Amino acid sequence: MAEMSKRYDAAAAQERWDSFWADNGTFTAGQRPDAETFTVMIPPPNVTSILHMGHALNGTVQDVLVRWQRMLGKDVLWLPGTDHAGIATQAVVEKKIWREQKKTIKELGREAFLKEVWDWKDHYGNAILGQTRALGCSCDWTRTAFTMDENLSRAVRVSFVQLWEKGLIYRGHRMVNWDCVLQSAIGDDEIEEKETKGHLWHFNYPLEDGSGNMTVATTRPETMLGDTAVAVHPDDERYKAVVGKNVRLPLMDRLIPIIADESVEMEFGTGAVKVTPGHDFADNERGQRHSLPVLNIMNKDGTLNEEAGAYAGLPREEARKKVVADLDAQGFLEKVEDYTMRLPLSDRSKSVIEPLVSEQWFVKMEGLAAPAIQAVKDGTLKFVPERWTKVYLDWLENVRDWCISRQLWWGHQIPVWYDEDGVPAASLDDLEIGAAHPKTGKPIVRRDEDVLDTWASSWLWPFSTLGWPDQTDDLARFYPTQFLSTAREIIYLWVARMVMAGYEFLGQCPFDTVYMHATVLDGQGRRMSKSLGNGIDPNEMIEQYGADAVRFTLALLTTEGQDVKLAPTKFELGRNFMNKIWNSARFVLMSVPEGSKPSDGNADPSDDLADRWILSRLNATTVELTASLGAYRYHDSAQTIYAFVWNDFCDWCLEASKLRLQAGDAACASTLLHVLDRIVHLIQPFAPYLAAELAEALGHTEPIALASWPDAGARVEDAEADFGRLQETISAIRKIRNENRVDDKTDIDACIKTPAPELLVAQSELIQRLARVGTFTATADMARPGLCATEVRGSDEIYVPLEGLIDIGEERARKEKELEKARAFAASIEKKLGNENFVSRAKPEVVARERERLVEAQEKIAKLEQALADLG
RNA sequence: GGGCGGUUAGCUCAGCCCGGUUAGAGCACCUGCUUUACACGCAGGGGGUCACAGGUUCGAAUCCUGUACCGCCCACCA
Repeated sequence: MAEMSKRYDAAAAQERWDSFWADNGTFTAGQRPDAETFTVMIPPPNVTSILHMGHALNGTVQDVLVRWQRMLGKDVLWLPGTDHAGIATQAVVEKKIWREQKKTIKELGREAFLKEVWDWKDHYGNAILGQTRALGCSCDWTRTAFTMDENLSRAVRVSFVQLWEKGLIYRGHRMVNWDCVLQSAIGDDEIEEKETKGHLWHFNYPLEDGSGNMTVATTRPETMLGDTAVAVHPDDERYKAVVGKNVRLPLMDRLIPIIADESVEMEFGTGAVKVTPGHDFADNERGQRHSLPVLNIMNKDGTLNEEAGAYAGLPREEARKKVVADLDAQGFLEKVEDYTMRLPLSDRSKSVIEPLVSEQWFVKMEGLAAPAIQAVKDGTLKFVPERWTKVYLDWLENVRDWCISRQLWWGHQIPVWYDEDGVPAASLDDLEIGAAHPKTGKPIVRRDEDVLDTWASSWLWPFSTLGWPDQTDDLARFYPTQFLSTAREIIYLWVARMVMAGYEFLGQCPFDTVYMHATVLDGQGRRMSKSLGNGIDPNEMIEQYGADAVRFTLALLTTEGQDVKLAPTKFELGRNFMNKIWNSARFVLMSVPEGSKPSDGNADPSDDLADRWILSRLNATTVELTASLGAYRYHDSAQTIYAFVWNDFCDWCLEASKLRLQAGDAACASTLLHVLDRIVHLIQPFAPYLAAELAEALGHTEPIALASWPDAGARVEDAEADFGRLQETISAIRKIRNENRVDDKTDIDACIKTPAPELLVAQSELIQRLARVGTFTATADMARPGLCATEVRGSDEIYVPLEGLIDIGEERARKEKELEKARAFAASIEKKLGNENFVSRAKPEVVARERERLVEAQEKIAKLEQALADLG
């Protein structure tokens, strides 16, 4: 084989294997027609920009699982793709056009604008898929999807028409979040709330009968122009007498009623609230309960309309000033307080959201929610970690109708046409202008200009990507999927809706398990954002540390907690580990005799202690790793393999092998090859590039990614116990050398007084090598050989003669400290055992164990006391 | 206002569900090391009254109650 370099060259490995996998279609699904399937749909990233670290983490979470399942023999489909992200993408492209051409999109025109967006989509969509590949994600690239692909668009249209025909889609005047800059309704998810210092104005509305005033408080004075009532709490003694009376609305000179409604907080402000059903969500609901008229005083661009009388035409900010000034001038202003409130801002345009009643399309949700609720209740759908189930249920159980129309250009245009009377019809095929309306027969005059909310395509993702509405082979074979990993922010927006769509259109839950991955934060625990400039670019990290290192590090940091705090230097851990594995392989491959073959492991066990021990540890590791992967415990999985490779294999097994390899021990070579081969299998889900390189070096001709996950044999208890004793002995001798600052060039000897010398005598060569001692002896009646340092390990006493090398004072101090600890420990056990309740109530095996430990501790104390006495 | 998470070594975090070795890891720190795989390394070491207060228990980092602080989510205090 070619000589391996001293360092793992991640970049070279990535380049080789990325194209190898692509060229060979290694991850194309359907190659195991007789096997069980395992399907994962990637949460399609928005084509707004390139991927961030959260995507890299999610990619790792999915790929580790997917690669493991593939090794378990499944026919795996991991389907990649991207989302057109309607409003978000339109907003970024709109900004770009303004920046570069100083044109609004209206000036540019719909067609030219859409061409710009498609260009943007091509660029970022490709970048995203490229990044996903660069991370090593084993997606089926032949099935890559985009939410506005022709077949996915058809799925959207079919789903719309089906819901329409069931009567689940309706057009309504409903209150929506209105973005006055984008001039579109926007979803709840497209809003961010910002703490803002404002004012709370108190106004006096005079009672019609002249008997006094109702004082109301508001943060938005201009809306008073649209007031249609004043509300108080029905139990509020202060106002019981006035409920039912009217007040005269200042400035507008209208009479409006005083109503009683339980939604009013008596303690807040004056306990009386002005009701503006046209411009406030809460007031809108109050208005509905009391059949109040809805007055809309605002145009779509945020200026006031003719309903605002004298204020018509003013932008809302100016109207506010003028209303306050006029009320003040006319003596209606009671007082102004400073007030901090949460102002809703549009994510995209940063303008203040205006609750506005407008005509929109809605989907009735209640019926759709029922099976989605049932799915978690009967265990069809599981959340990991489980606590997110509650979040999901809380939303579904209080679900509101879904406003699905958006006044945008980028997206799926609503498939609704109107006749000359404005009667709508939904249609699978485009209707020509002038064609007959399918219901009324009158000529079609226009198509609805709006597009659908972006989630109206993503909620179909688990099956539209497989060809639905056609009954394709892929759909039959790969739906439903098994696993979804996503961010908790979109439990409602996406996860819940996918479940609803799955039941509605296919009668099946779209996935078994929803895994909520951690949120990636910066080193200080802040969210990564462009404005803070604290993002860590996964591309840069891959370039600097390698994809395997990035993946392994992310897997290790992925615990079930809420967040992952990440600093770039964390990836050193992964890089160092990859390099460690690489070098361990390099050592094995350069050290084993030509023509060595791996052993059969458990089937053909070597009788050497080190071999039996490492096999036992390998088996234990395989069992643990398999269990933690099955439980989606990424941290544990990564930790398990890290500890095995580094501590067991490298620190002990390889070091112990050096002696035997020099002696040309064939069993040793075979064992090392076997263990290394297993490590390559076990690390493959985490570090696919490294695994591919090493598998090749080990002579595999088939891709390791398609190999079988190893079966674990049994543990070998006696080998673990015996080798453990050797490790203790060797560490003890090393400790003596280090503590007494005896350099490596100075020879030391070691002798051990032990009731069971056989093992140590048999392994004395190994002890000599690893502990760097010259003469080594072990007998049952060993006498302390003059002035020496002592370590106690169980029943063994380890003596290292240090005449002339030892600082007796320091050694005494160390032993005294140790003795003190041992005495304290023994005392604590004695106390426990002296407790009648403990002895009678604790489990017998716990009590027995404590008795043993006490004997051990007392033995240790005696030995330490003797050692101290012998130090003189 | 409601809900959820967190508080363990200087730092970042495991462990807690299912109570029982003298609470672990990585980084950082200290000592020593061109040991022929790896300094992205090796050997050894120091460092924690497990946020606080109660309770349950023979026994609590682990279970229960409360408090404080940090973070997230939901909600119609205008």
